[in-house]
Amino acid sequence: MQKFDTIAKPQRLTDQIAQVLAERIRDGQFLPGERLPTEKDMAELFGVSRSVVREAVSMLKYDGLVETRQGSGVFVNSNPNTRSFRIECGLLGGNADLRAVFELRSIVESAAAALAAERRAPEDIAILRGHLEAMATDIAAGREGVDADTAFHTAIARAADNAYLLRFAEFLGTSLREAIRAARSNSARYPGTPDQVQDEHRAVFEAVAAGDPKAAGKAMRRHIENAMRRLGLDIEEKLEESE
Amino acid sequence: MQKFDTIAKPQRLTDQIAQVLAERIRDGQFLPGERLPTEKDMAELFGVSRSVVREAVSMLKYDGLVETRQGSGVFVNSNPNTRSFRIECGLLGGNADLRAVFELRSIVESAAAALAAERRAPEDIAILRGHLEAMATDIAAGREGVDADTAFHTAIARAADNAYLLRFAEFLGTSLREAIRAARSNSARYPGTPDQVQDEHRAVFEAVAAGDPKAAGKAMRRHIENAMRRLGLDIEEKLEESE
DNA sequence: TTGCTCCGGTTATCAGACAACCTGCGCGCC
DNA sequence: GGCGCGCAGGTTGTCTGATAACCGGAGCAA
Repeated sequence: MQKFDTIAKPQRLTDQIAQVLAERIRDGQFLPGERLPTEKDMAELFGVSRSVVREAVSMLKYDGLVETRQGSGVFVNSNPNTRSFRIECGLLGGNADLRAVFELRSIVESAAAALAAERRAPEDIAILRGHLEAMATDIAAGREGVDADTAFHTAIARAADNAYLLRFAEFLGTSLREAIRAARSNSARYPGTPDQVQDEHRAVFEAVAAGDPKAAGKAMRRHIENAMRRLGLDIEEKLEESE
Repeated sequence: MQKFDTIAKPQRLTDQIAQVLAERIRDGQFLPGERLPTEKDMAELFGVSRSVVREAVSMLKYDGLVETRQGSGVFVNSNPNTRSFRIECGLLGGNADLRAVFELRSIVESAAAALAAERRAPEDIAILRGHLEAMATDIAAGREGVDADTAFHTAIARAADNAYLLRFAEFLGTSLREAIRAARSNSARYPGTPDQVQDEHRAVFEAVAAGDPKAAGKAMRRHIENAMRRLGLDIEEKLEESE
């Protein structure tokens, strides 16, 4: 519904420097265990004050990418995946990346649907039915219903009764949504048939309501694979390896 | 093999404040969209300088927990799961939490094993065999072989040929390892039978080598469920709800 | 109503200082 | 030579104060 895309705001110095450092570390310009230049040096190199460098380093430290030792320096952490799992939504450039994340989402959400079929409480079924109806209303009114779609997926994950599974499914969902929005900023919003989405949701719902884990998992997997197809991500573009 | 546990170093002021703020936000003491006190006020409240508060806020900002608007203030982000997924390994207190994370790991790694059975390259099989043998050597020498164990799981995820799936599996693995080490700092290191672990690994390997996705997924699921059992996490402690 | 300016408050950035800490070097002692 | 000790320089951690950029609302005029 929004006519204007959110305008890109000028990034703060801190964020820019954090991004540059993170890139250089992931690119291997700074090897694990290696020491970065001193804060003073980096401040001079980047042409900013030490405060800015320190804040940038703080971010990377919180992320587990680097480690600071007072009196000694800033060191690249040896295993860069310890404290947080992150998907650089800006760097989700190629369709290959998007496809990989979609695959992960398919794994997680189909498992969530299967667990939901086993564990759903009575009120979960009512909630799911409510989201289905909300989506139907949206479609009938000509709206896109992406909020209702999101709510349905969240409710499924919630019914699986695993807080971490829920949080991760939501994380993947929002990451993908943003990446897609960034990639094709205006074009191709759910090209095709919202009715089909609704049908797929209903299949998931009925399997969950019936308490059939296998069917629920399969229905969710099919739904997400179809979503990929609708976004044109099903084509194997092995050609682009020449890049 | 190490005789001494790593001693807890006195946390930096920045980290303490970031932790306190994150807790209060997750606990709902600061609601989404709400504005935190000004940096100056927080500095006075915590009895530290503004630099420290700013660095703490930077961390939370990088994590997507808050958002800063120049001239306006620091605001709690409405959906706190956007930029990164993290597991507070310190807060993995109850066994219920550990069980939930293990369940997520079981989902992800069994899917990884299934995909590995489909996609493994010839060299993957050789690599996996190498890790199996390394683990056998470790066991024969009386060592624990947790490194070999980790390497085997990583190699499986790598054979699945999905970079994000690999990174997430590794993330869960290290998080769980650390949480378990923190919980039972010395006791109960793999109580029981390393031979059984080896057998389970071999079952996974053979299914992957044979190209049987279903069997591979099942073997991995069984392996991780057994790992939970070995750690005493299989018991349903529904009693502790009275807390 | 609309647009404009002004002003207090807040974050962003800068500069400089001191404290806490680490590392390596040299010196004395055995 | 080998070993322990202390010192000096360098680095991160924290504090202080100042200035720039920016936001929000009050007040005012057309």
